[in-house]
Amino acid sequence: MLSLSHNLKNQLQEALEKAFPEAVASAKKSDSPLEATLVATGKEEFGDFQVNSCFQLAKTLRKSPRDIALEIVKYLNMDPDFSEMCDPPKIAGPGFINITISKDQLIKEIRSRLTDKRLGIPFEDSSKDIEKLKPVIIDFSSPNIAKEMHVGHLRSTIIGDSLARIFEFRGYKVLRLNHVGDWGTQFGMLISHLKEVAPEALTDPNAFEISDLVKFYKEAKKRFDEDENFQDISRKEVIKLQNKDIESLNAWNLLCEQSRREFEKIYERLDINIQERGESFYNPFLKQVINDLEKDKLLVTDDGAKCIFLVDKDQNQNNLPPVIVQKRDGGFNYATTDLAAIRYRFRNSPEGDGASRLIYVTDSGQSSHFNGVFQVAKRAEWIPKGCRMEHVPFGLVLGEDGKKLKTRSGETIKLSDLLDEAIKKAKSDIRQRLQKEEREESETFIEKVGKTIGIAAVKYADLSQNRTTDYQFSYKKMLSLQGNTAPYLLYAVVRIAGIIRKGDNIQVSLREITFNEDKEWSLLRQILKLDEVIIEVEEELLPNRLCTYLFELSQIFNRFYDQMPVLKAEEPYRSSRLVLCRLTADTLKLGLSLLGINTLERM
RNA sequence: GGGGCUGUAGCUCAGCUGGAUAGAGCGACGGUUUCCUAAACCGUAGGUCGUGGGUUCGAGUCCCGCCAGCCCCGCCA
Repeated sequence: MLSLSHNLKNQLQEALEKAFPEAVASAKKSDSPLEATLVATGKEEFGDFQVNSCFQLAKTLRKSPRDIALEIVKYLNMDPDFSEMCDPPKIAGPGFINITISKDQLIKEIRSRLTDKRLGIPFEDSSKDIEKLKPVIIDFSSPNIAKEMHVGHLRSTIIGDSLARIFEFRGYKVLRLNHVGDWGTQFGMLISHLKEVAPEALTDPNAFEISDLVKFYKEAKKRFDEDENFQDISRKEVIKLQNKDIESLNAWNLLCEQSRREFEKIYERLDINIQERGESFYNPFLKQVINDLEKDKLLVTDDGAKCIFLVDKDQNQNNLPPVIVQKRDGGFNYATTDLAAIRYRFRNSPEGDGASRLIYVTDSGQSSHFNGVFQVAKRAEWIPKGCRMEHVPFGLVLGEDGKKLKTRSGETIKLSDLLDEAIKKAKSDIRQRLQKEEREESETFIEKVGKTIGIAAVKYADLSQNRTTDYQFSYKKMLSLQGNTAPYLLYAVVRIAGIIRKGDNIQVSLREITFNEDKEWSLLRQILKLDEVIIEVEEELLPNRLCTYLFELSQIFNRFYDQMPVLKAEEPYRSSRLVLCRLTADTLKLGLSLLGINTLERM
């Protein structure tokens, strides 16, 4: 109902200006113009929209909110466009104006949805605005080379992918970047260690599995922490790498290649498309970062390290920590890489991506890091006008005990194991149900449905939570058939698919659409809200809002389904209800696809 | 010590940027099936929104203090 509410807003503003011309005119001259705001109602009994502004206006206009409401309503009623769209507005409570879209208008809206594959979601038209042609960069997932993907990468991967899908659907050019950890001291450690204990790993890509590499990594880390001599060797190895020593570089490439293959497996299972561009990509630009910061007089050398001291909002420097961009030993660190990345991403091609918006999907523990880096980038004036960068933080994945999710033995949980487990549990749920219902299904069916539900459950559980808080991971809850879960939503889709299967030769008639039940109108209204929700998610970067919407849609549909026969209804109700079913299914499928979730016809 | 995030029903969480009587789901209790997948639906019970102030017509939402939990804080990413 985006365009509708847009029209309404204009009509409302006009009514306000006609009702109180002097007040509006004088307010316009000052900095605070009088505006009436239109909000969706909290409850259906209040109609579709409510105007809350009469209270605020009461003070400046020196009238009671109800009197102001009366005046505005008077002019709204005189507007023929308004009267065509809406029922006569009602004044309620101490001074709310409740607006209800007329039934004719609602049917008009729903009719236009039937022929619109985008279900009312506007397409951001790139040709109109040159800024919009610039890509949005979403930096997400970002595992480390020579390590397996684990729970820690789950949220970033799922949330980042969903945001990317939403931006893509809206028509933006999106760059999905996998900022993998493929550089730094860790490689010095690992390569030095491998040279000693398993040199074949550095020449033969098939010598070891990724899990072996992880083992070697842990050993290397331990040695590094305990043995000063080994620290020296490792640092020298890093320098060799940086100086492009052939042998070291080959070893490094091999490690990356091996990890890449493992990552790909996970991305394929999760149906995630992402372009690798690791930290090492920015190596050639690091020196320039330092030079330019130096030129801008932002750099301070402190205890041998080159850094920028942060300032608070009043430009004060009270004890705020520095962002270190060059270590005492001359090496660069992650802040340097991130700064180089920011600059590269905003710069126009061919030396950059020419992006308009940078979105970083990482855990909230990195908030202060990004604050610091963003501040430096701003002070260095590396952010073009009209462009923005945002950290999209998310909380930890907790176990059911409320502590950081770990295996029983205290190890980090591998992402592949986590997905296996979800699928395994989904399949066993299906088997139990089939037995209970005495249904026969093929192994292929169980396999496919189990996989779809398992992956959907993991993704949906994560996305349906407001990402800023920690989230409690529970197979039982995410696979549950009741509540705000993937199976519940998938089931709604399946129910509709069932109707459409059985009602062969369904022809959705565009001629007559008629409703006369509350359950029909509620469903119709909910269907029409999709566009607003998508725009909101795009703005707030909160996919859980979309989940809430889809869950509510499923609930409303199930209530409708429970009481409104579709196939057995008389015409024109049969076709009209079929329209609702079809659009509900389309909406659920589109919404879920934007979350990266596949649907089923039967389950 | 400094900074950030969080605190809402027994549990897990929403709460659309300050609006009407604070909402879901789970769990508990009770009900619904000759009918499109009951994997559903309906009803009941359950709240001092951590706490104390403030701002205003109006605060879970904004500001200040305090309490509790988690995370970050100079050469790891």
